Amino acid sequence: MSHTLGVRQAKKQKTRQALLDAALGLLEEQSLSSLGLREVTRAVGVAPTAFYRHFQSTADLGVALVEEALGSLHPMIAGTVSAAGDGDERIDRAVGLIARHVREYPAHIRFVARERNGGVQKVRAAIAEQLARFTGEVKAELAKHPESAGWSDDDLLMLAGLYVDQMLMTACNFLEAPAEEQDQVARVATRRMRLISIGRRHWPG
Amino acid sequence: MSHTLGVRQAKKQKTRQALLDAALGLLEEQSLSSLGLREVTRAVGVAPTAFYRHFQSTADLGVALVEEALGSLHPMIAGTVSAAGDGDERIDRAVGLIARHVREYPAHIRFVARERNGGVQKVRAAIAEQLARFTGEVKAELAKHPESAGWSDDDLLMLAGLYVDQMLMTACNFLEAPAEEQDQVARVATRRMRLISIGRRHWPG
DNA sequence: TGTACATCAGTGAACGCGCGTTCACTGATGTAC
DNA sequence: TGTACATCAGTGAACGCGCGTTCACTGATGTAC
Repeated sequence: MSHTLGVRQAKKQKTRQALLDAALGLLEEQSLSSLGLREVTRAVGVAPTAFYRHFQSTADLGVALVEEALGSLHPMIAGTVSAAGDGDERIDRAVGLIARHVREYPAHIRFVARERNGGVQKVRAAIAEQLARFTGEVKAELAKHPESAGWSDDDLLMLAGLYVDQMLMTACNFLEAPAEEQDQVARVATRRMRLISIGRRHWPG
Repeated sequence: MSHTLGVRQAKKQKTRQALLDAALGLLEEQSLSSLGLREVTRAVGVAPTAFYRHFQSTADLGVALVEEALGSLHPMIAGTVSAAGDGDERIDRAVGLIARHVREYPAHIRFVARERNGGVQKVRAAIAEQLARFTGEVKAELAKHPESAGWSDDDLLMLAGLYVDQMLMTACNFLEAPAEEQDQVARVATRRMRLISIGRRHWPG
């Protein structure tokens, strides 16, 4: 049986992941710019100095969290856009996927929503870069639809951005709403998407 | 000559405003949950303890900033929606108004965008409340348009929310874009609004 | 108007505390022979 | 396989620093007569 990582490397990865998980938990109730290195190590149960074996600073840890969080978002967005079927059916499915993702990774969504406009420049930049990548992929997916015949690249990118922003905002609304209002959020999100989809069908007016 | 405020009250107001202004300045580069009381008083040039004569905490100051920031946003949104003229003309005018507002109150916009999902619960709640109020007003304005004939209250509210979110996002994009890309932002925002407006015209499909 | 007392915005010293960072260290894991 | 040395993830003490908050205070402004 072959293994790619030595025991030492494996242990290090484990500690690193524990730091990321602890930080994500702490970030449910505060923002990255006020997250202390000692808070994180205390939550994990290691010495404060151990932190430096993995990250230069909490901002650096934040950037790593961006990779993790948007990595999990990726399949969701892809699934949302490429979902087969008629328009309205596709929209229902997309909203359902978003709701499920929020239930599965609430902390990831909260982190991205919070730090997208947060106080840490490097993290903002990392999120913007990842979202731009997503928007590009959504655009490529939209281009395959028959409804996109005759659309310019610019217009497709505009539409893709509108969808991505809408998804993130919907995810955020699911997150903030109490259990009994989840349906309400889903219904409003569905109608927003439907209106956009109607606009798309009649574009450019 | 009559005056409503004594000298003492007037001076107190002045200090309070100085604290708010200094905080807003400091918040361009960090978020509220990491803003220190001493930072603010140092920037104003008063003793740290003077802070307590005006606010219980920085979170409390944040809530006061919400009132100020969204107070300035109010006329912008009203102007944006009620702008007279044909659809496309109205959209151009709305985007222009947003661009102007961002140039005039960049720190207000940044603050609202950042703290809308920020780490301070009381401030998030204050922003949500104000934005809900705005959405209600936009809805009332939309209801006056002839295009809204036959629309249900729920659908009008959905559309109003879409517009408000779009305005805030556009403002945020203006803020982040360098001078030479402002036009690009304006063009994308215009097309997004146009697409939504087309969807509105053909609603419910 | 003048006087005597009350109010209260802002002061400045002091406090205990947790922060980020440094440093020399330990001991388990990895490597070379 | 066994031995001798190198690596390096995590330790723990120590540091200087700025934080939020307390307290008794000062002196300009307000009020009552």
